[in-house]
Amino acid sequence: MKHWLVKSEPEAYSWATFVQEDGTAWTGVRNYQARNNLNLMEPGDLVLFYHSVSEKAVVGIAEVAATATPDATAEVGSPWVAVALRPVQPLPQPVSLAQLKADVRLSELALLRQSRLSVLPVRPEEFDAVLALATK
DNA sequence: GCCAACGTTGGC
DNA sequence: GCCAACGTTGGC
Repeated sequence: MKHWLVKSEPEAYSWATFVQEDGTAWTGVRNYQARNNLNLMEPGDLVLFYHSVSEKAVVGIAEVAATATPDATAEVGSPWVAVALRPVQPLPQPVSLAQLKADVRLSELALLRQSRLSVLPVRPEEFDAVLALATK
């Protein structure tokens, strides 16, 4: 099983909406590196849900419900894909960007190294470290 | 509001 | 193929 992190501006699509809808197709990704990551996702992979811009915190855990399929919001024949995500559980406490940056276990976190990428891989030990911060 | 990082576009 | 111009993202 692999681990990932996806970003969303809460004003555009929030964790609360995601839970309310009991999951969604993760559409709208228009970056090749992010798309490549989407293509690597498999059902059961766990995904950290990060609120960018206004909140800057990991707020929940999602899981991949279905592998990548053509993004219905993109032109037919385009290279863009979407995966189905569904909520697993909110974090007991959000983990802020500042907390992530302050933790030595997360010094290699892709989110911190490539802040603009919206779909990022997370190492298992990094995933665990984030969960530990969420329950501290 | 500003700016750094970075991707894309288009002229040459 | 290079690079300047430009647009977008996201942190501060």
